[in-house]
Amino acid sequence: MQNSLIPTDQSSLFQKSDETDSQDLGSGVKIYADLNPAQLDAVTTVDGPILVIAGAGSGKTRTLIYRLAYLVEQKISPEKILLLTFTRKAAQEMLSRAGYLMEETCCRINGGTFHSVAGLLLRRHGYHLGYSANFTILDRSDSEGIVNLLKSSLGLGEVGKKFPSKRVVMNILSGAVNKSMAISELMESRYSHLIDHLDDILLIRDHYKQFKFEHGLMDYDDLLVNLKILLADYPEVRKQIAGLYSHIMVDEYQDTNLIQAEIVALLADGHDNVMVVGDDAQSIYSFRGANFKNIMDFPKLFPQTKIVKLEENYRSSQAILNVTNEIISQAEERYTKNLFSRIDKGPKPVLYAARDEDQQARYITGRVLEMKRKGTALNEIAVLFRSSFHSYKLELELNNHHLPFEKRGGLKLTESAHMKDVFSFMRIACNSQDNLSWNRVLLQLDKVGPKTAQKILARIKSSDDLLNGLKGYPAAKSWKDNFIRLVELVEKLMNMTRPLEMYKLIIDYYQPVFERIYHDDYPARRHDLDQLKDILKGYDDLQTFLDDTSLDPPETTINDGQDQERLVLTTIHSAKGLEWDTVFVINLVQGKFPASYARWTDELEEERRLLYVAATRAGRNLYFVYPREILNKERQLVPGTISQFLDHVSRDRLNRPGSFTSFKPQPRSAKQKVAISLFPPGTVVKHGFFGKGVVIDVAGPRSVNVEFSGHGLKTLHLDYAKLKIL
DNA sequence: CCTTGGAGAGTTTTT
DNA sequence: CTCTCCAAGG
Repeated sequence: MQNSLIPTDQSSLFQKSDETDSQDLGSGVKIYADLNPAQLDAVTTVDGPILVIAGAGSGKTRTLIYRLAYLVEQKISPEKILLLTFTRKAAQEMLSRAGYLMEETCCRINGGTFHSVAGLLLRRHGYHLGYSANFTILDRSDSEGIVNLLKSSLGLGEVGKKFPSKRVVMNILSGAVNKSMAISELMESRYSHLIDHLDDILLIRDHYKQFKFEHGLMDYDDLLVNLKILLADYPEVRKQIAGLYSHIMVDEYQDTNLIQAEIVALLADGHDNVMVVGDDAQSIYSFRGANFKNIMDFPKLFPQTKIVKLEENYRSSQAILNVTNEIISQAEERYTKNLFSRIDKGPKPVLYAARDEDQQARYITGRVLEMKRKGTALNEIAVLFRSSFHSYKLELELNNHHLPFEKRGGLKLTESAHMKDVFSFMRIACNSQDNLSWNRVLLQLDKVGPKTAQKILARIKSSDDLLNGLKGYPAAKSWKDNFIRLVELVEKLMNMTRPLEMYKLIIDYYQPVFERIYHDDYPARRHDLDQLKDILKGYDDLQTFLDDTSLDPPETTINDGQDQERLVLTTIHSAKGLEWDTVFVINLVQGKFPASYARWTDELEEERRLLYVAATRAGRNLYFVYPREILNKERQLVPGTISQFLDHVSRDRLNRPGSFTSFKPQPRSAKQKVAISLFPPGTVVKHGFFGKGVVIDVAGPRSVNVEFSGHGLKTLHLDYAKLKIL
């Protein structure tokens, strides 16, 4: 790909490659030919710490892949190489691409996310910390579930008492861990309005820890924290684990947090052969404790660090880079580079002001249809947004035009209640002490509620022989039969190994429960269960399956179209590291992007970097789109303000189609025409929020001014406001 | 003690 | 849409 983009004036490199036939890799690839001098320098530095500052589109992935190949070429055994990436997908992708260079050897390279690698290591060595090998990995909603249980058992959630929601509590607990801060410190700086609850939150924190430990559970943060403790406090274990790897490579280093940086340093203990790659301008995970200063501190951690900068961009046209450079140049703290490109100038990025969100969706759909007609493949196009729900209207519009799309980011398949139900049985089969899952399946029993479940859980915790203990439980007549069926199911599952067979057994039991609990919408949910069955076919081992569902959950959208080309709709976070020929960034309006909750300077700075990441995904065509009118909380149409990050970009760098002149009003249907004549001045109407009011006059073709008693004069858009004529 | 249903509120981004 | 709260009935 990038090969064809390398300008011919790099011919000196080609010559160099001809002279050095020792660089010929197994499959005949000459690495010098494909790399620029900086990339080559990074690739061929085998030993010692090295920091690669890689600007967007500068061939970072390529450099990593070639270095993997180079290391193997230098007779470093592949199983001693560890590749830490940000997502599982990225690791798989890199290893498979490296596979083109060196055939099967790449399969033996160890690769994965920090969390997945930590999970594997802790299954083997966690017993030093008192964990058995079958601990369960909790996802976010599991953690929140435990917090909820604790909240009620500690009497903190009682009616009338105000207490932060489970969500906020977890944000605080997890935030403190990931930012390596004390809870009190974090609360003083970011949650000062909740500071009165500090003691209670500390209490929950202690019980939460205890609960997880007693029941063999680890949340995402525990995976990192426990691995760090293991490496830092158990020298003999550190020696053993660090000895597994002779060379470590870390991708997206700007998105690591302090614990992860410490883990890297501890893993490299004894050899310091670490390469980290990242770009401070693309740090977008500080909400999770990532600190882009990590990248600047790396040379302090490893004093001998060699620094390589990749500044030539092979992805985007110069017209796009002119804009992205300007966006990032406004950043308060900036350590690196102006990217340049030798690709031809290309068309100027477009800034389009849509009338409102509906028209924004129509505009994008129209452009996509047009490009498709001209022969552009749909998978060359992506639509990016700040939050997953921002694409809602666009999804409807695309469906109307039968344009196939794939949505990334947002809700995961495994997060729905019915899926968690099924996982609970499997988790119990793996780890019978998992009381969170027990609680879930017990509550499914008719006539069993929180109190009864708690009593049974106490029995589970205290009995040595779990199954017989349960069988002897004095169950009430009304639910005894179902309870016995549940215990028998668990007993059978515990003696099984094949996930697919377990699934069948579970569904036999769960089906009637499922239809009872979700009686109003179970047909819609059944589809997910069928999908789960297909996913399970790919697994021989239940533990692996459960780990994957927690650490790398499948997206909600289904892959039923197989190889069909589709448009990609994605959050910017999920678009990290990817590229498309054409990129639309939508909803670039104050309050949505930057989001309204970005209040502190550092949060706004991160929003800016997000826009930078989004815009640098584009190769040739870049569209910034925003609605001129948006809905506020009261579902009223109010004027929107263009995103502050774009407002400062020089006008002549953007192409602004005259949104007022080129905007073609939608042909109004007969029904809509009638609607306006339904509200002559003087009409008494009722609004869902404002109550009773009187129409003063017609404000526009689809809007009216209404005077409400108590709320004053409001302009209401008839497409949004639901007005009842009284 | 449990269930049910209705009303009301709060929704970032990811491992 | 999904969680939470509340009240009433079993």
